[in-house]
Amino acid sequence: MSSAIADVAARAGVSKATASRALSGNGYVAEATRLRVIAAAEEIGYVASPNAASLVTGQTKNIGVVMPFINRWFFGEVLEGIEQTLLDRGYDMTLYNLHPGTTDRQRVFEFFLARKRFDGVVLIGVEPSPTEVERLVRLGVPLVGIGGPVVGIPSYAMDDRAAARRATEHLIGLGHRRITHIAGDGSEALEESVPAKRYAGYLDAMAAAGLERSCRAEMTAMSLPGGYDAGTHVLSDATDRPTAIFAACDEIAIGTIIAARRLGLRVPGDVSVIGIDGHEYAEMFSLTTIEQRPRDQGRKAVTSLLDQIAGGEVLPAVVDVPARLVVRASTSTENADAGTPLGVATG
Amino acid sequence: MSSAIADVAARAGVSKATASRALSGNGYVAEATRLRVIAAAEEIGYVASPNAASLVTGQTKNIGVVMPFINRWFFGEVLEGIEQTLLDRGYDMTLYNLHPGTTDRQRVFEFFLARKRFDGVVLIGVEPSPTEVERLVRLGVPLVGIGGPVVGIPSYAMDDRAAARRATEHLIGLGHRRITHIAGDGSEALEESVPAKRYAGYLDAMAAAGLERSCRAEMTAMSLPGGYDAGTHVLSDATDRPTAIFAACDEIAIGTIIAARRLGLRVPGDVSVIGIDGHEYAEMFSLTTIEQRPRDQGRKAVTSLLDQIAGGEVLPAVVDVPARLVVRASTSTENADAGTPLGVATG
DNA sequence: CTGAAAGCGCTTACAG
DNA sequence: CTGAAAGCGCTTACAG
Repeated sequence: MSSAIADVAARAGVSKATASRALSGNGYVAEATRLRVIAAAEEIGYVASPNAASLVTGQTKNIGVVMPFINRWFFGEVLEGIEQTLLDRGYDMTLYNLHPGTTDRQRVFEFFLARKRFDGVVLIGVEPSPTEVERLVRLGVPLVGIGGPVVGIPSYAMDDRAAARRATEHLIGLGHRRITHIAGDGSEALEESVPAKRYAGYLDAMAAAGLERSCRAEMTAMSLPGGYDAGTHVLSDATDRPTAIFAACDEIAIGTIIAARRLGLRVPGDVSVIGIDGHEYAEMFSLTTIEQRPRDQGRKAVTSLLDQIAGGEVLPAVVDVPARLVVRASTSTENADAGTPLGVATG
Repeated sequence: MSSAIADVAARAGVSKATASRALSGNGYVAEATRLRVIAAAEEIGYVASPNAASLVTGQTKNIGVVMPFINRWFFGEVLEGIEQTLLDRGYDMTLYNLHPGTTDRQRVFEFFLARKRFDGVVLIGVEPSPTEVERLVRLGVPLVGIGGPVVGIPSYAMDDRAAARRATEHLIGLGHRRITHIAGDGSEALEESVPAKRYAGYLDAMAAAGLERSCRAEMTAMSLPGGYDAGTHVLSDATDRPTAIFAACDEIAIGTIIAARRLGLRVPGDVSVIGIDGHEYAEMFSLTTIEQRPRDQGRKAVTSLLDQIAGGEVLPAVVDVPARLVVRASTSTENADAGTPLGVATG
C-alpha cells in the first residue's frame, strides 16, 4: 500500500542512501542512477514522508498559523495569501483559531505549538502576553506577526494610527467639522489594539484641527451588523447628526452606509462615510477608504519567514505595510449640493 | 533547549519505555512512578513529538482539510467548526486551498496529501474527479465530504434540490407567479454542483405549479456584488419585473435586496426575496431563507471522522443535514399593500 | 510493574 | 559515485 524508500531502492537496484540522495537532490548521484530512481519512485507512486525526514533533518516543512478569527474578511485574506505562498514552496500550513474567552488559547501556546511540528510560526492579530512571547521564543524557530501589534516579534503591520489620522484629515479637508468616529470594540481595553490605535489617530487629527471639542465616538463590533446598529444610532437623531463618519473599518463603514440609506439619508449628500481596509465590498458601496492589502501582507510575511528559515537575515522589528487613500463616492464636501449623485467620485 | 523523552526519563530515574508509558497512559505504570514522570516532564516543559510517535504508531494526530475557498462565509463557518472540534480532541488541522484554474489542485492531490501526514481527510465543496477519488482512497485513511456532492466519499450535505424547491414553493404559496431565479455560476457547467441542484429545485417547484413557462434565470457570482449586479439587471426593467426572486444563496439575496433598495423598490412591498444558507447577515437584512448550519456540519463531519479513525463504524454514503425555512420580512404575499412595513414578519 | 532492544522511515557522515 | 551503519525521538512487544 504505502511505499517506503526501501521499495524504491529495491526497484531501482540501489541502496536506500542512494535513493534518498537521488530523490532529494542532496549529494552526488550519477545521472543515470538518478533517473532510474526517479522512475522507480514514480512507478510505485512514492512520496517521501516529511515526518520521518524531519526526525533527522530537523526540518518539518510545516508552518504554524495562529489567528483569533477565520471568518472575517481581513483574516481570511491574510490566510489565503499565506496558504498560497506556502503551497508554492512545498510547505504545509497548520491552522489554530484562538477563541477569545476560552482555555484554547493556553492549550495552543503550551501544547500544540510545543509539539516540535513547525519550522516557523505566523501570528495574525494576536497580542501575545509576555509569557506567551517567551514560550514562542523558546520554540527556537523564526516567528512573524501580521496586522496588529505583536510586541516582541517582528511584524508586518500598517501604521493604524497614521491611517486613521489620514482618513479623518480627508474628512476635515472636505470641510467637515462634526465628525463622529465609530470605533471597534476593544478600543478602550487594550491600548495597543488596532481599534485603539485607530481611535487615537482620529483624536490626533481632530486635535490638530482644533476640533477636540467636537470629538464623538461610538463603540461597536467590527462587523457589518455592528456598523449598521451603531450607524443607525448615530444618525437617527436629526438634531445632533454628524455630517461625516469615520468608521474604524470598512465593515463598520458599509453597515453605516446601509443604515443611512434605510434612514432615508443620502451618502454622501447628507453624510459622508470613510473606512479603513479596502474590503472586497468597498467598490460596490462606492466607499472611500484607506486601503491595505492583507493578502499581500500574508504573502510577504511568509516569504520573509521562509527566507529566514533558509538561513536568511532576521526581520526588522516592524515592517511598515503600504496603505493608500482610495477616494470613491461615499465622501464629499460638507454642504455639498444635496443632489450630488452617488457614483461620481469626489476629490 | 528542546527536550526529549530521554531527558524526562533521566530526571525521573526511569527508562524511556516507562516514561513513555507514564506519559501516554498506555500500559501499566505504578502510580508513584507515573506521578514522578509527569512532574519531571512538567519541570522541563516536555511535550512529546507526534511526528516521532507517528513513525511507530502510524497515528499522526493531524487531519487534512481541502477546500476551494477560505474567505467565503459558508466555507469559513465550516472551517471554524472543524478547527474547534479538532482542537478539542488534540488534533492538528492542515489546510489546503484549491485555487480553481491552477496546477495547485494536482499538486495537492498527488504530492501534499500523499505525504502520509494525515489520519483522515475532509473535503469541503470539492468535486473530486474519479482519478482524484482513487488517489484519496489509496491514502488508506478515512475520508469525509461536506456541503456539496462528493461522489464516492461519505458526505454531509443539505439536500440542495429539495431546499431550493421549498424556497420556491414558499414564494408560490404567497401568490407569486413571476419568480426569477438568480443562479450561481456553475449551475450550467456541472450537473452535480450546488448551484445546479438549486436551479433544478427551482424548476421542479415551478413545473409542479404549472409555471414552467414563467421560469426566468440569471447567472451570477455567488457573492454580494454578484447579487447586486444581477439584482440590478433583473429589477431595472419596470415592464418585465418579477414580483419575487429566489436567490441561489444568501449572499446573492442580500446583494439583490441592496440593489432593489437602490432602485427605489421596497422589499417585500415591490419584490420579495428569498435565499438559502442562513448567512450571518440574514437577520440584519430581514432575509427569509432556508437555513443550514455550516458550522455544525463541520463539527459533525469531523466528529464522525474521528470516531471512524478510532475504529468506529464507517459513515453512510450521505448524511442529510438539517435545513429549515426561516421566514423573515423579505417575503410577503403578492400585491401586498405597498405600505407593508419592513420588519414585520409575514407567514 | 519495569527495562533492554528493536524498529518506524528517513538522511547523513563516513568509508571506499 | 555508492553503500553500510548510525541515529533522529518515539513506542511496543518481549522478557523478567
